[in-house]
Amino acid sequence: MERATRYSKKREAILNAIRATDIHPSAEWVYQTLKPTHPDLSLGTVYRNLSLFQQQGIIQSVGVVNGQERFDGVATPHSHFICRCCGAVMDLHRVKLDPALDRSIAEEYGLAVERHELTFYGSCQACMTKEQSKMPTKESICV
Amino acid sequence: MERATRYSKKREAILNAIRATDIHPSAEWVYQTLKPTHPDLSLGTVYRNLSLFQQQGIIQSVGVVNGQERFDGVATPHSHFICRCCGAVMDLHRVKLDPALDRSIAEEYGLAVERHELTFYGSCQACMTKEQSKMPTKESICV
DNA sequence: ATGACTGCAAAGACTTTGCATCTTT
DNA sequence: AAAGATGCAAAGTCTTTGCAGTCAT
Repeated sequence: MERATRYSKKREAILNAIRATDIHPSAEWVYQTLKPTHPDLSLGTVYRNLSLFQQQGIIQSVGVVNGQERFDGVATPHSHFICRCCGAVMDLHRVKLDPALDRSIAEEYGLAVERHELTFYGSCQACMTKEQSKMPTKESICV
Repeated sequence: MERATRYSKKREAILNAIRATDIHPSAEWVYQTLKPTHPDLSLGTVYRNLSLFQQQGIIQSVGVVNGQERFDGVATPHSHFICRCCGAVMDLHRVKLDPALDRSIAEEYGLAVERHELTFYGSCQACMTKEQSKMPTKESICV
């Protein structure tokens, strides 16, 4: 029993918003971004559609950063960098993932492996310079 | 200004609990596990100490699985497998991570890379067999 | 018309935090 | 005694959900 999916202006706008950016937005960001053009948009609708898109496999979750789930409009496998300072998420398209790795792990461990993810953590350039010019008064938010 | 850290029976118990298991527990699991032996333990204390251990670098977060943050008592880099069906997190010690990768990414993208993580997603053995023997009445929780 | 989609607001789930009290040093 | 650590419960965040009204087919 597949549930039918109808057209919806809001849904289209939400998907476009995610695809139009590379910041790997949160639900809240999508909501705030669309609010000016869609004043009657509801946050619940954003969550419901993000969830739907994920099920359809047309977007993917990058994980939870600082308490908020972040999404990627590009569903094909690629690596990410996450800044522990400002929470920025960026694509590392030049880092290739080996699709064959899934199969070899599956065989080695007896698991059903669907996909894998390679994520790097550190400080982005903006936060690096920010750190240097900062006087050491308070402890930084960066770990 | 470093803040001093004193000994505490609860803290010790919490760290031991994490180190004694390989299930990559959540705060709630630690709390429930220690409750019998430490009836006056508070969930807040568990959270506070997990946070402290992370800052000290003696445990690491494996990320948020089904809404709960999961921790790893082993802080040295290694790969993980996460079951999308039951949420199980397991170590893949045989999958080696290349420490040199951090530096090469740092140079290539101009970032300060501290570490990276390789995570596989799929179904664990228990969930695989569970799926097969299940009649297709209700949709499965597994995606 | 029917079934999907949405807004709204309430409810849920997880985590953080303020404050008085108890511990460690 | 001083500074940490904890219990308790309230508050905070983010996300999910029930329901009545709206929209697409």
